[in-house]
Amino acid sequence: MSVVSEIGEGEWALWRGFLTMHRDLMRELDGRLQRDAGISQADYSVLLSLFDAPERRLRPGALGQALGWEKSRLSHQLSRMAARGLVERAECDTDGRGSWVVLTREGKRTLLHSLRDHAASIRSLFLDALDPEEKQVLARATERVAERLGEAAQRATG
Amino acid sequence: MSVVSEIGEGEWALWRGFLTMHRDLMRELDGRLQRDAGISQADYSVLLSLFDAPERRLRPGALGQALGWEKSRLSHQLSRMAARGLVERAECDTDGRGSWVVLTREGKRTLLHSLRDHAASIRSLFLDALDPEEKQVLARATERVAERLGEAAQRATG
DNA sequence: CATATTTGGTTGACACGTCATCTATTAGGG
DNA sequence: CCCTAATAGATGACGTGTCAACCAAATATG
Repeated sequence: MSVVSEIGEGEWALWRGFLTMHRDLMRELDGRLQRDAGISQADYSVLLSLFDAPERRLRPGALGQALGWEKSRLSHQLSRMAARGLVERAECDTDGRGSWVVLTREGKRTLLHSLRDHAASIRSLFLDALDPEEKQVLARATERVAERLGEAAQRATG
Repeated sequence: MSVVSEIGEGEWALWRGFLTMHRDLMRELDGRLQRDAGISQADYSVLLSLFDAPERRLRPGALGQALGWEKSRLSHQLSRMAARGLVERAECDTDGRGSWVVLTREGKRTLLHSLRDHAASIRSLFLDALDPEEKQVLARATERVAERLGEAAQRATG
């Protein structure tokens, strides 16, 4: 792509390929989930986290932590999901400003309906495309990049 | 993450790590671009494509093709960018229903301002985190996944 | 104890992406 | 040539993500 002389042809292709692959993969996964269960990946991950939690409920803070989401994003997401009846907000006895997010019966039903299909999609489109060695390298690579990001964040904050 | 028994612990971690890495990487890149030049990655890629085109102009169709975007997304994006003065729409003489997207002086200025910084970010956060072997494996892995996606799309269409 | 700070969370504005729908033009087939 | 179909693109509605501002309860500090 010509202009960016500091990044070689191969590296540039790698970067473009990485972006494209991720985007297309997410598109496909989102599309399937939407068709099969009428939910997004975001919905799915929230439902799954709640399902795995004791009593099917979590504090927004903990949920955001688990998902790596900003609190504002989570709040919006929960509002939308609550409007669709997938989750409920409940008051928190031990902390007056806090609240609970509770999985509804409908939310549980929806999750269980999509669980196997979604996992199968992840397997067939992503995991099964990689041989064991590639998986290992990829895992290490993602870790390395994550480290870089951590360092960058550190420098920005500290 | 317990429930999904069909996906093993390690594979699940790989998947989660991949998602997290991509998300955090994009967040950081977007944030830097926004701070440095006041544009998003989407803006950036449009500007770059136009800059590399003959006469700094492209038909929306060709641009969408190059970026792998849907026409609707591109149209919205161009409207926003036009409102900010980064691009202009012009009529097309040879095809009455078509149009041109032209890079403005301001758009060019903005792109040039961000070019080196953005490339440097991609290098330091992503490319430099990977050794040559990892790059090679990653390139092949993305290719494989892309193939799967292609096959899936084929089955869906054909 | 009164006040300042931190924490948990929501809200509004705005950028972004997708889908379905729409218009205008061009191309094709009788 | 007329009518139909395909093409180029724009638009509106809606779900999503981020940032900044905000509110209220809780904690810390003088």
